[in-house]
Amino acid sequence: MTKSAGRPPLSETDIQEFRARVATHAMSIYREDGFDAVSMRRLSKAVGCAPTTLYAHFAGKTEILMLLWAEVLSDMEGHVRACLKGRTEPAERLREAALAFVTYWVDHPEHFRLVFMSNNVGRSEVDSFIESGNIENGFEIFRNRIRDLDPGCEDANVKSETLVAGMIGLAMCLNTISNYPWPTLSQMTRQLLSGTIS
Amino acid sequence: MTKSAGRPPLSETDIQEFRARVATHAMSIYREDGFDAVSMRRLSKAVGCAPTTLYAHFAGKTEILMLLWAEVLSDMEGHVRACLKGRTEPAERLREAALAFVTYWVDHPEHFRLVFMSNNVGRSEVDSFIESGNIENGFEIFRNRIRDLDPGCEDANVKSETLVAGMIGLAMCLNTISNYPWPTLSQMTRQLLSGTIS
DNA sequence: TAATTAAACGATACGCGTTCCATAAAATAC
DNA sequence: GTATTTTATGGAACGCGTATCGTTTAATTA
Repeated sequence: MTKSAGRPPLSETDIQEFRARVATHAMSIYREDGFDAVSMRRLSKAVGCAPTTLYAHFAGKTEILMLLWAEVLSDMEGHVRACLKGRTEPAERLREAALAFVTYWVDHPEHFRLVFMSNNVGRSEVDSFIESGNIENGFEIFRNRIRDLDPGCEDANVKSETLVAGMIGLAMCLNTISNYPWPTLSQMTRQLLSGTIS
Repeated sequence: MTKSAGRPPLSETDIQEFRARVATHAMSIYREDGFDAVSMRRLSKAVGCAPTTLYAHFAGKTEILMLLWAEVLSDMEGHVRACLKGRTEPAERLREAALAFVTYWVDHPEHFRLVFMSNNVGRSEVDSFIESGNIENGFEIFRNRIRDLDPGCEDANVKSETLVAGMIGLAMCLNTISNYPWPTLSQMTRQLLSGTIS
């Protein structure tokens, strides 16, 4: 590891700092003018660099949008947890959590689109996000509710993962096929849970 | 309604014909070079008109992509129906249909993306697609399986719509978060059905 | 044939995501 | 102090979806 000639690479701190600055500006543009407004050109202007420079620090736009996922997901998680406050009956807690989850995405279609419909999500990017633990956490809320309900449950994993995927499907359908005469949100959530809550 | 001077509007036949020609070329480009290759410029070149002319016949690219939905959906339906051949036991038929549905979308991620992740789908476009009956048909396959299983079922609607939405969610998750250690496809499908098949 | 109306077109423009290549900057080596 | 090397940055360009013009072509009636 001898020091070689040439301009030294950015320090880890500098890189972190830059990425953080990009994240901040991306979020503020998103909040201010919505999903479509977050463009590489506008973002670079806000950050104070050339559009191409962003590509030296991120694989592409998707990787930048992923910086916003964490924000949205923690907002959603807060919403779900708030709905659990004061409730103690396990079945009711699971039902309310599920309802809150779906309701959140239906009430915030822009957020849904940001997280679940960002096109061109490359495998590697999602992988890194998985490894960061964010997704694991999302499942855990529901896995824990299921375990509360049935402490000896053997297939809590299958149940929670299927539940979450199913709820995402509900939100997706309600968002994208919004004029179809769907049953009510609570009817569908209840039905989705009927295999878990006996 | 008196006939006025001037060139008459295109006949309904001509319009239909043009739209069909666009659909044909769009599908062939899609088959040949994939989703991203279907661009307005390239498509117009294939059709033999100016790019702007397409906008005289379609609200935008999304409305053109929707022409492809029908093709993909009927392909999917064929796949599901093929899996039902020779099976008579109602519960098994429902389970196999569901498994075939999810399997189709997992095996054809490009098709999934085309149908479920085309961005910027305007309400009106989707509405017209709904009215064309395509979506209704999609649900009916499963509604009928559920009715076969339980002829007196009161909430077959809730069950089938929730099932379809849930399966779409499964496919979506498996497609976009492909490196997460999901349970097997058949485990999740079975779990999703556990509220319907007692 | 002239007038009228609708359809198609070409040109042009905007902002988009992304890529390529040249240039600027910052360090070591001589 | 200059040359060399390595890295960071940015300008120009490509094709994209889409919108806005005026202009041309076609089909009809007066």
